[in-house]
Amino acid sequence: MRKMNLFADIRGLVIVALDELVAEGVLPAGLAYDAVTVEPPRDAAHGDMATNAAMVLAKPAGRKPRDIAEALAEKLVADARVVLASVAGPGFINIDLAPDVWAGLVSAVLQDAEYGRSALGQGQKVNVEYVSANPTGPLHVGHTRGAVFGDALASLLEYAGHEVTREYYINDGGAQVDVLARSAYERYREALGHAPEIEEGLYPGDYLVPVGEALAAEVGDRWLDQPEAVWLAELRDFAIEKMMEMIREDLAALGVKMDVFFSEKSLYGTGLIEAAIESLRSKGLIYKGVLEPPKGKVPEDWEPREQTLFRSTEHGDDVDRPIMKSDGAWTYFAPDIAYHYDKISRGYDQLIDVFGADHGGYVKRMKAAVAALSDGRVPLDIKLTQLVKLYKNGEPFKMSKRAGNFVTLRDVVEAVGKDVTRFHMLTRKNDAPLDFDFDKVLEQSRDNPVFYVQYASARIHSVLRKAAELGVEHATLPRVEDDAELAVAKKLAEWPRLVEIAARGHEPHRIAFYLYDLASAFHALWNKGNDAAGLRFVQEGDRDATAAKILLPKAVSVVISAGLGILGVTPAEEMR
RNA sequence: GCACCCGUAGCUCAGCUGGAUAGAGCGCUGCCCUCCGAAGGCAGAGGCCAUAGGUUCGAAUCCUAUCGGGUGCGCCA
Repeated sequence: MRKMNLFADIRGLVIVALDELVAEGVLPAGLAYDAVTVEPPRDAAHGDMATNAAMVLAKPAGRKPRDIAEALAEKLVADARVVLASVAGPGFINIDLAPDVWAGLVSAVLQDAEYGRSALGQGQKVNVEYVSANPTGPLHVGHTRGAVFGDALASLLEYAGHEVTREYYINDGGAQVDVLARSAYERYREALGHAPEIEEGLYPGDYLVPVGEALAAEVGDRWLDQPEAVWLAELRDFAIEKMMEMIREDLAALGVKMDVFFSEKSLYGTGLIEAAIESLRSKGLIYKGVLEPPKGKVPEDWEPREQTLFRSTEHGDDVDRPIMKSDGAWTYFAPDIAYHYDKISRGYDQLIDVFGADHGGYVKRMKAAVAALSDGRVPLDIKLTQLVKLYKNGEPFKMSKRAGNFVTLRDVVEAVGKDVTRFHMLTRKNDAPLDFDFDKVLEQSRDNPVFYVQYASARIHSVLRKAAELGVEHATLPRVEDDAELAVAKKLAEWPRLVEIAARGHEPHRIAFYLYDLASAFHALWNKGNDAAGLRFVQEGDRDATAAKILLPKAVSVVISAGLGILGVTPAEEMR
C-alpha cells in the first residue's frame, strides 16, 4: 500500500509542473530540483503549504523568481487538489488545498495502521550504541537520559526504514573492574561476619552487599584472608556478572532492551585489538612519538615520554592520541578502536554512539578512528547528552556521590513511572541541559507536556467509549470542515514529514514537541466544541453525524500512539 | 592556552539542516463551564535572536572575530 504523505505528494505535483514548464520551453532543461521544498508555512494565513521552487530555480534558470512563480502557480491550480496557488513575497507560491483533501487524509490515516512509517532508511543497517555504563554500579540519572535518548533514536530510525541494532558496550577490561572486585571482596568479608574495610577509592555503595552475600554462599570462607592473587580474577567475573544482571533489570524497568551486549574483555586475547591497530598501521597512521604537553594547563608531573600514537590528526583530530601505555599495555582507546573496527566489519552502513557530555573530548578521535578504519565509508555520528539537573518541588535535589548514595535510574522510575521518565527526558534536545523535577513532571497541567499529550489521548478514548455506548457504526467519510478541525487534520498531515526530519537529524525530541503541538490543536478543537455544539464529536441523537465526526479524533489517536510508541511511552486511555 | 556544546520574551525552552510579520509554556492582564473530561480553551501585553562584521534575492540558522556560560584536555575507562 502506498504511503500517504501529503507534503511529498504536493511536492511531486510541483516537480511534474516544473517538468511541464521545461517541456514548454519556459524553463531550461537540466535543472536540479533538490532544493525545491514544499513546507507548511510559518503563518497559517499564508495557506496550507508553500513552495520555494521559483526562488531556488531563478538563478540557474536565469529568470526572475516571480515570473517562474506565475507560470508554476498556473500549472498547480489545474490540479483538482489545489483550489488556490498564489504568488507572494519574494516568490513563494502559497497553496490552498481542497477541503476533501483533508477528509481524504483522515481516511488514509485510519486505513493505514502504519501511517507515518517511512522508507527513508532504505533498509540501511544502523548500529546505535548507548548507555555503555561501567559495570561497577547501578545506572544513575545521567545514564537514564542516555538510555531514553538512545532507545528513542533507535526506534525512530526503525520507524524511518532502517535496520537497527541496539548495543551496549561493557567496559569490563580496565582497572575499574578490579576496584569493583576489591570492593565486593570487602562485602564478602562482611557477609562472613567481619567488618568491611572500605578504603578511599573503593566503591562504598551498599548495592554490593548482596553480591558479597551471594559470594559467601557460593565459596564459603575459602577466600577469607587469602591474597588478592587467589581470588581477584574469579571474583571480578562474578561481580561483573552480578552488576550486569542489575543493569539489565534497570534497563528493563525503563523499557529498554538491548540486542547486543558487547564485552570489552572479549576483545583481549583474540587478536582483534592487534588486527585493528595493524589496519591503522598499514595506512601509516601508527607511529612512536612524544606528545607536547597541553598549553596553559600543564600537569604537575609532566615529563616527555615516547608512546605509540595514532595519527588521528590525519582525520580531523587536534592532537595524535596514545594507544599504548608506557608499560606496554593498551590504553582504553585501543579496545575502543577495536570495538568500532568490529562494528564496521559487521557490515553496518552507519554507526551512532550516544555519550554523556563529559565524553565530548573523545568525539574527534573516535570519528578519526572510524574514518580511518572504514576509509571514510562508514559515517559515525556521536550524540552527546547533557546533564540532568534534579529538583524536588523546585528545590535542587542534592546528591552525595562520595557516600555512594546517588539517585539511580531505579529511583526515578519508581518515583514517577517509566512513561513520565521517558517522555520528560525527551522534552529537551540532547545537547541542552535538562531539569527534572520529581513533582513537576507529575503535575497535571498544560506546562507539563507529558500530561498534556496523555490528556488528549484520554479525552479521545473517552469520546470513543461514549460513541461505542451509543452504538455508533463506523462511517467511511470523515467530516472535517471547521477551521479548528482543519487545523488538526493539517497537523496530522505533517506527521510523515516530521518523522523524516527527526530521523535525518537523529533528533527524537522533535517527536515529543510534535505530539505536544498535535495535542494542542486537538484541545483547541475540543474546547471550541464547548461553545459550538456542532463541533462536538458525539452528536446527541445523530448517530450518522457522530460516526463521521469521531473519525478525526480517532486519527489523532492513531498518530499519538505511533509517536508515543517511538518514544517508548504507553498512551493513556484515561487519566489515573 | 586549545577543542567541543550553548547564548532567542522577565523565567524555562522550540524554531523543520538559508525563507515571508521569530513561536510555545510559565508569570502578568481580561474573558469562556445549564456544554463530549475547565486536569482545558480564547484574547492582550512582552524581542536589536549575546555583540560586530561578512556571504546572497533572503540569515536566529552558514563564515570570521569578540564577549559571556558549560564540558573536556598524555601513562583513568
